[in-house]
Amino acid sequence: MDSKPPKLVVKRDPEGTRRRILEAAKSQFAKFGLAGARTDAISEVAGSNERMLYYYFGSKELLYVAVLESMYADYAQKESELDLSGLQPREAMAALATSIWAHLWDNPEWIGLINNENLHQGRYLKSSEKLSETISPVVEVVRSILTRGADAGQFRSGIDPLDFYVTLVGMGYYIASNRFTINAFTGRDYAHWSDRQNISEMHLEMLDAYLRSAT
Amino acid sequence: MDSKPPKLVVKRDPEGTRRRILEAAKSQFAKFGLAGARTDAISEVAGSNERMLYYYFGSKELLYVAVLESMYADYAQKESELDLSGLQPREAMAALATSIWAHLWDNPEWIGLINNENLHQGRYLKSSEKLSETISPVVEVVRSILTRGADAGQFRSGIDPLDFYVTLVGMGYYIASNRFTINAFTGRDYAHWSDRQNISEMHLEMLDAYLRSAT
Amino acid sequence: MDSKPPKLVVKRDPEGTRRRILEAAKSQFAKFGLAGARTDAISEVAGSNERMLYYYFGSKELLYVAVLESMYADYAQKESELDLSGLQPREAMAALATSIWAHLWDNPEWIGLINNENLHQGRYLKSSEKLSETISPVVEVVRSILTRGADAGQFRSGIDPLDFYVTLVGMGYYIASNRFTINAFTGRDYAHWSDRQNISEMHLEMLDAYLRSAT
Amino acid sequence: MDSKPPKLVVKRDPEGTRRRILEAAKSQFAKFGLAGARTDAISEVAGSNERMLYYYFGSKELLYVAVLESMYADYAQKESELDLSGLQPREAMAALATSIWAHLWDNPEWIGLINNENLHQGRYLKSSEKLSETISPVVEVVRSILTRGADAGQFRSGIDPLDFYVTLVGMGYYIASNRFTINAFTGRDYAHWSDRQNISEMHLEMLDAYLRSAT
DNA sequence: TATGAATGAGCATTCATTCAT
DNA sequence: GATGAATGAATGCTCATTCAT
Repeated sequence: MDSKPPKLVVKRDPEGTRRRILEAAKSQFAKFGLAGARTDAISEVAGSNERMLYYYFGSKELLYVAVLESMYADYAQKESELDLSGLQPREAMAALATSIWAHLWDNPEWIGLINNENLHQGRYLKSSEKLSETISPVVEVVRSILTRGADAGQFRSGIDPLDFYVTLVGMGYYIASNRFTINAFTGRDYAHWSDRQNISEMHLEMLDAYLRSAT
Repeated sequence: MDSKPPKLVVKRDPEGTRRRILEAAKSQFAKFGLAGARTDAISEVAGSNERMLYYYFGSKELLYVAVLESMYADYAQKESELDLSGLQPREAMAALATSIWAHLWDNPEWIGLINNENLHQGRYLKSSEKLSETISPVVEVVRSILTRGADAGQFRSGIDPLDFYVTLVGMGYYIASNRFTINAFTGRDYAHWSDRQNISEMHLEMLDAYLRSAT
Repeated sequence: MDSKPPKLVVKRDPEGTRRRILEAAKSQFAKFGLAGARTDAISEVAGSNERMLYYYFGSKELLYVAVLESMYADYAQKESELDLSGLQPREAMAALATSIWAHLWDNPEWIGLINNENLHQGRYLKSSEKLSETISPVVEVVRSILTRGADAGQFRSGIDPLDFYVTLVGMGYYIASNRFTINAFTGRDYAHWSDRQNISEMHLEMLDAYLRSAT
Repeated sequence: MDSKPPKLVVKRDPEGTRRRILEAAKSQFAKFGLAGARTDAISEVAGSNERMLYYYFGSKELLYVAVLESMYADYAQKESELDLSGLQPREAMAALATSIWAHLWDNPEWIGLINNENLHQGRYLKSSEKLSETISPVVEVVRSILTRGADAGQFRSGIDPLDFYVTLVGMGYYIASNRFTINAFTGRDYAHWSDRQNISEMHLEMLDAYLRSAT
């Protein structure tokens, strides 16, 4: 017999409380921005109270920075899980692009947070010691694919890996981030699967055409 | 006898006041977002007072919509001034792209406002009767160039003009909009002229390689 | 016929509103101190709302400084109204002391504010440009009486006017300021008229005995 | 076998913790008043945590009362240590005054607490059973000196010992308690040793002149 | 048209205090 | 006896907005 049955409602769950506040904040900041997000709304969504927000994070701004840090930690892990070693250069690049673009559509909060941070000119990103020292390892992956392709005579040589990576990301980012204004002004909605498929195919062909073009 | 001497300073400039409030609002909304911008700051920058903001625009949100409308009116005029008729298809497309990208860097407030509007999922854009009916005529310009190029055997055929236009815009938009986060995570700052030149050249070559590639 | 009868409730009264807030603040700060006084209580007592407190004074602390300034302005005026020119030195000094002591009992808020300011080590007094330059003219009055008395052979000479003034004020201040703790520990309540009369008489005799004593 | 190794650091010091909280509270209440002092600051200064404050004292207000009680217990002990039996009446009174005034300057927290309690009109002092029954024995000391002096023909007779004691204390209290406001308004700083010496000498002469004056 | 005065609702943050271990 | 976690009720202050002139 259990004299002490597990409580249905866990009242003490420090790590859980912290995490729930962080998740709620991620969602609210992504939706409303730093100024627009409300601390009471964050606490309520987290199922906690406002006081705990300050207990764990100190202030709204520090919570915002913690959200940015957590977001990038997630992204870094995702990147590290990607294995392109078994693929030929052309397929590898296509797989990388597809994976990144999928991540953007699967994590809509990501774009809200990034746009917000650009609105603030990256000042909170810079204020984080954790983040300001992060350098994305994925650029090295791109460099490696470009080198393999060039050595095999499939790609043109002399391509700057960072420029190429930024271009590749931007193709997917722009249509995800700006889908509402694009829709308002052109009538096209890239949230629709088929429209997104079409333009993504164009993007892949465009990247490939560039890689294979003569200098 | 002067029982009522004339006031020394009587400033009445209705159209000027309205315009100054609109300009100030554009700048503040771009910098701080809809929630973050303050009506008193807007009035002060405009050299007016809060009451006039309400007199002319009714509310903060309506002022925000007026800013969006004004922004697009400017853009539409800019587009209409562009004359590509004398150029060959390849040069025409390059000139169009270059012109659009330049506009983005010359009007940083533009990007702040667009990003903010995407944060709000385009709801204010939709609420404007003026804007929701606007269809950008530039897509027709793109279609025309594509047709001319295909007819001349220089471009592949079957390209969707809207997808191509969106891709072209996105290349410039992404590096302008996200320059702060890109800088934070990669160390590269596309606000620097030479870095921007390099990637823009890559973009032009990429668009061109795609246009000229076989289906 | 009056087509426009005066309104019973005056809604617009800038100077009145400001003054009522200041009066309410004086009372609340005297009773509860700077930390203990509540902005909402002040506004309510003033018959205004919290927003106006900030409109007119900027912050709770600045309001506190304004209260100190106003308090001393009142005191300075009171001092300037005192005319001792027609009295003999001994009577003049007695009249001055009596007048000051009466002021302390007639303005209980005065003592609360002064004690509070001493609790804060005078930092708000120093922060006021108006106050930090005030030098009480009453010391000159004391000096003049002392000189007259010494010249007439009635007073000892060489008395420092400021020390004497401080001593004189302190006699009345201490029993007014500390009447509660004195009462708690000795059972005597100097708020009672007769008890206050007795000790005040002792104080007058003491000052006089000193003035007339040999060096 | 050690299944439960002893904790390396086990700090259990009940009496020490209580005392450190009391000391920290004395300092904080003296500096900031009852409302201005913060429980977390008190705990931190005490090197303990907020919970223990409630464990030992029940509430912030009860802690405040405990501080008052402790303060007076210290004072009472100090008084009881004073031995004036070997001195002549005039010297005895001077020694008593000097001793009391020195205590005020040596214990600045004392004045902060007393002023604060007067701000609250002595309500917490009254709420303490320990304190409300205390009657300072020092008044009996004064009475005894006065009687001795009168019997010896050195002092005038009929002096109320309590009034005299209060006057004597007040002389030192006022310049210590109000040194900041006095400094702000007159420029004199009685924290300076020489200035304090001068006025204290005046005070001693004044008391003596009164004692020796004719009725 | 223009402006100082006024307001209520809401904001981030802090407080003393209590709970669970 | 001691401590980290949790909370509700403020608290000072700001916001967009409106009133009266």
